[in-house]
Amino acid sequence: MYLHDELKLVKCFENLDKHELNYLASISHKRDFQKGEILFYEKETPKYLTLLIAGTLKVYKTDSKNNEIVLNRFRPNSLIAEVAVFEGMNYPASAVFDTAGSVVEIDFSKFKNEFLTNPEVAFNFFRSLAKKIRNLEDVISLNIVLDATSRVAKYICNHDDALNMKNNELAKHLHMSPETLSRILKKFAKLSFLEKGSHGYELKNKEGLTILYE
Amino acid sequence: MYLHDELKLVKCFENLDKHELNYLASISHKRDFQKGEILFYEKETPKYLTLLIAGTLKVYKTDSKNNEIVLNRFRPNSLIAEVAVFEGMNYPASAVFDTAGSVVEIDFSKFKNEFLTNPEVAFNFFRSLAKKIRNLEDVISLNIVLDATSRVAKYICNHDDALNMKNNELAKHLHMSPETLSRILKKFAKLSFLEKGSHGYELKNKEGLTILYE
DNA sequence: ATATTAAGTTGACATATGTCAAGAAATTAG
DNA sequence: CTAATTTCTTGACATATGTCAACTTAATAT
Repeated sequence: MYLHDELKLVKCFENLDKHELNYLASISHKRDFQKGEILFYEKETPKYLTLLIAGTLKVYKTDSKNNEIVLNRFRPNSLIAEVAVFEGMNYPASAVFDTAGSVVEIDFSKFKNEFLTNPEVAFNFFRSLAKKIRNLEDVISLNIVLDATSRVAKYICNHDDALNMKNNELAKHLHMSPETLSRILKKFAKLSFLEKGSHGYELKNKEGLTILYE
Repeated sequence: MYLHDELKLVKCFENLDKHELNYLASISHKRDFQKGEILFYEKETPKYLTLLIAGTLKVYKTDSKNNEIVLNRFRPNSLIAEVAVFEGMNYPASAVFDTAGSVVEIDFSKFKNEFLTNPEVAFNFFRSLAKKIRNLEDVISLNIVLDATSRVAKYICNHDDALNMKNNELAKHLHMSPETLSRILKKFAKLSFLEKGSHGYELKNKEGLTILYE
């Protein structure tokens, strides 16, 4: 598929006309990545505005004990770290592909002149920024405001896939050790909020869990 | 002072012409607050786009143990919680005046139609959102990524006023107990990074402190 | 089906930080 | 300057969560 056709599929650009899309394609190039490849490291300087068009990208920081703190997992059609590009700062976190994927890298200064003055595009840019703010606020709520038990409760209630994940994976998402998670899940089972089925736990009483974090 | 004159002083609106300012003033009203008064509580629904024009506003969340987590301290000429207004969501945190102050409340839907299509204003709106994202990232770095010691070190290096604050206040900023802070400062004095003067500690070796959090 | 490997669980213990209480130091008031 | 009040410091202890190691269970391969 041609780059301008791929760009057309991106929500942010759906209202651009053919001419604009061609121009956008002319200041962009596509790059493909394998699972596990790094898109950028914290503190590097962004060279382009980056748009994820395929795969899942994990953005994370590493704490003093080498634990990963996942700030975001991006799905396709997301702008990545646009604040850093916009403000001319370095990447505040690192990004790695969770699956194989692709990005489009766009020459930002040209993009800014040509497209950010377009209210449609600007509006979508707002939406993208707003979404990130909400996400960061969630990260803060989850990791600072709540203790481990409430954190697990909230995550299970808000993510249908939580109980299908491997315990290990879920613990990473929740930024706690697998042992702690295991103990909390056991406690929830004892309280009949969960029940241990043949393939992991099943949700039995969402109400009960909700009370724990509200 | 008339409202449109006050609005003119706001960076975001400095390039609006007289006519536009008058219109903006017509869809706005000013409200004054005493120190300690609440501007809004978490989970309330925003009614207006809010612009702080005087005083200091503290935005905070409360954790399960009733500790305050300060997300932001706004100075004049800041848009407040514009994401919540923009996205039609409830306030994600509470806001209280640290000093006496004033805000201008703007009818958002009219503002959006009339001004957000103006590239100048939109650009400043971006800047405001970008600044908030950076701030939230800092909150995360400070509170999740770093341990107490690194947190104190970083805060002292990045905030010249840190050592002039009351220990109590500083501890709140750093989201730790005054006792823990006291112990860490003592440790820094022992390492000769700080020295205890007649009025609290003085910074002696910034380099040394920097190493602790980088 | 059995062997092998990976994942989850459990208990014992370690660690960081919070909590409480008493006393010391500093600030403010009289 | 002394008394009163507030803030700071210190030690003892509490608590949440992490770490390690042994064991159990589940998944996968032969």
